Amino acid sequence: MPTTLRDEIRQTRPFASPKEEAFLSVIRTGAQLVDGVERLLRPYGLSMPQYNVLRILRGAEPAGLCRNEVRDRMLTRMPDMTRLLDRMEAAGLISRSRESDDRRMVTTRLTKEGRRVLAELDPVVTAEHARRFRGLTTAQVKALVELLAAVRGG
Amino acid sequence: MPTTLRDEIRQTRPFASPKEEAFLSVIRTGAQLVDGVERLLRPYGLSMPQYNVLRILRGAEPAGLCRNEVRDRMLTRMPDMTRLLDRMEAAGLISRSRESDDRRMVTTRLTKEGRRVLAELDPVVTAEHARRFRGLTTAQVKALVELLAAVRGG
DNA sequence: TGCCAATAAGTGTGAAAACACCTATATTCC
DNA sequence: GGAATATAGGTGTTTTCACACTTATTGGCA
Repeated sequence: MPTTLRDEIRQTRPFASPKEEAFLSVIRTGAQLVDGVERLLRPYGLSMPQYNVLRILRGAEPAGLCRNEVRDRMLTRMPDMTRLLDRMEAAGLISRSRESDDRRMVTTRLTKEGRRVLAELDPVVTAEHARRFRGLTTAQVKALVELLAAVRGG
Repeated sequence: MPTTLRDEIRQTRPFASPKEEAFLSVIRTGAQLVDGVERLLRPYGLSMPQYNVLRILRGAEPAGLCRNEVRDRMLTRMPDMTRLLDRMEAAGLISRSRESDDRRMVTTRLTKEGRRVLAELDPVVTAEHARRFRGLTTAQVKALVELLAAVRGG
């Protein structure tokens, strides 16, 4: 059952325009999706950005990626990548080594433990995706993806 | 020109499912919209949550709202409302007073300055909305709102 | 009436984010 | 070859977030 944003945020007046409503809807929905995943990640001591890093690094196996490359692939802007990776390294989820012939670069990779945690989370997160979108048909999900791409492209 | 999420985050492999892609698309688009507005707010020393509070309080004039009511209307979860309001009070944007017959409640209202800043920002933010959604027809914007409502409702 | 749960707000404390600045290595191009 | 520039990564510091805990006031009800 779709809820209107106006009800959810108890807004008494109508939105200034459909664009404003869409703007706020995207932000609120995104925040809600993040909250849902973070609730799942919490038992593992992971934040959403950390989980995002794990997934990015899995997609880049076995070569690994340098810090800036990881940063550029993040879902959200992340200006302090160094210390995010520091924490993940301290937690044993990733490893870093200066091994390239360009000695400025530090290659980041998943550790065995990072891979294990990620594998354990896969079904949980997939189920969360399914739960969130169960009210939409596949065609609707695809339409949503198209519309959001247009927003980002615009 | 709509961009695909896979290109944007340089993902080499296809998404596990349309739902996963939609999930990530909502989050990324939301973050991008927030970043855009925060860039506009920066000259005013405002964060997105602070701006959100200002708008909520304007919608509740002249009665004002208690802390929890503001919190519940926020676009994103905000567990430390007290200190967010502390900062805004220190910045002269809002006022707080314990005035209800229920002496637990503290009523929060816009100050003149808060109203002024908000009015100054209105056209800027409206232009940003227009810019972001210029690639979509009104029908598409409305369809997007509907789809997102279904995601939140599901 | 008086106890107890519920509600509103605030506090203490540590973690994380944000921003500007700094260092080391590579590349360009004269 | 070497100065200037660009790029990769890291550091210092402040602000903000997040969570658990505490205090004050109210309402319910035995």
